[in-house]
Amino acid sequence: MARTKEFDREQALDAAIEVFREHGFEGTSTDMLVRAMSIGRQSLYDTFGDKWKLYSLAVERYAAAETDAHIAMLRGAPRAQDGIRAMMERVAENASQACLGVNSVCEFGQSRPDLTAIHQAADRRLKHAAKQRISEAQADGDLDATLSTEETADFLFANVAGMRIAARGGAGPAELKTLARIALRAVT
Amino acid sequence: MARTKEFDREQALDAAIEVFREHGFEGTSTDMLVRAMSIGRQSLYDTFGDKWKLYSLAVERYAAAETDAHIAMLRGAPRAQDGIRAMMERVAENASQACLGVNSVCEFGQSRPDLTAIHQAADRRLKHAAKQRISEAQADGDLDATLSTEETADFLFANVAGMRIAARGGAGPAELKTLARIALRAVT
DNA sequence: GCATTTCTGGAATGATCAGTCAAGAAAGGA
DNA sequence: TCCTTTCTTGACTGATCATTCCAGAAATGC
Repeated sequence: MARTKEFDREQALDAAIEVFREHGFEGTSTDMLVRAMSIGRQSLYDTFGDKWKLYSLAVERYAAAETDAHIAMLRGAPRAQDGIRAMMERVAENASQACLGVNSVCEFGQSRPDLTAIHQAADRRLKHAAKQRISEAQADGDLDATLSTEETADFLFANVAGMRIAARGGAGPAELKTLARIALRAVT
Repeated sequence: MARTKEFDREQALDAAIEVFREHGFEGTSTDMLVRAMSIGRQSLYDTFGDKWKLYSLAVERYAAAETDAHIAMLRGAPRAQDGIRAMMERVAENASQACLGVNSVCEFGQSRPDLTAIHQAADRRLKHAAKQRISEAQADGDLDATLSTEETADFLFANVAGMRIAARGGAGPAELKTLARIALRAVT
């Protein structure tokens, strides 16, 4: 069996993610995709099925990578509170590019069960890691223990989304850092 | 001059708003619009120009109405802190329907200057009213005076957006109320 | 009843869309 | 060198898109 040319599937998917996060699903045409991915149209359909399957895959991959990055920040400091702060500050620094997760929720709400499942899976995994670290920080006396870990996690994630919308609306890094700081104050 | 049939322009615009806030600009077709607005296709083009002009007008009208509603809550209580809480709680109660402002920012970012101008105008007006009430609440000793009124207002608005994304992602009223409560704690 | 105006509804236009097809170029295995 | 496989390219198909055109219905003023 002759293994030949074979474009880089993951690299193409990353290019698709970049287009989708900027223009959304409806705002992206297959022409935009094949151009950005640097592959032929037929290769796109052979490899990914159709536009919706490619989008789902893009959201799934993005969600997994973003969840990994959040968790890496959470666990990247010895002191739990520092990990939590690092997670929020990373969002402030990276918010100049649109978030595919927020965009996807905003564009489709709860109308596509397969998409909802992807979001929920990523959310569950991130929340699990966050609750551990929050609980730890509460035990350290760094976070308010009168809030449940669930409430604290939900609040921080809502603020991540809020910061990203603020950034999409024009807020700069300084303003975003202030938002992160005040959000952390709320749970301290 | 014979004034005749004349459909209700504002009622039609409200119907368009309802479609746009659920499906976004790209996800809405002119057929969906004429059906929802209960007017002929030609009337739509005669009255509103084209799809983009109608969308801009819808966003503008929605932003004005939403800003009015926020300000009414802010000013609806004798005690400033109660007004601020009422604003946040109203968001928690009404978040089952998508917000056209959040959707519009999310879909287009800063790529359409005319849209950006609409958002900024509404934001400026709301922030002006909010800062007054925040300042008052700080003087009452109900809000933390070490935060600037600007920072506090920005934080509350980011949390409004965050709550709306959370709702779009499936969060129920109870969870939203908790988010509002913790957000208020942050600035207290 | 008649004229005027506005709205409706359907048909048409041309663009763009997602997705398919077919021919050939590129590349590695034998 | 030849075969097999994969990728590219461009043309093609319907469908749908926004928008325009047009003929006629509805409603009001006179």
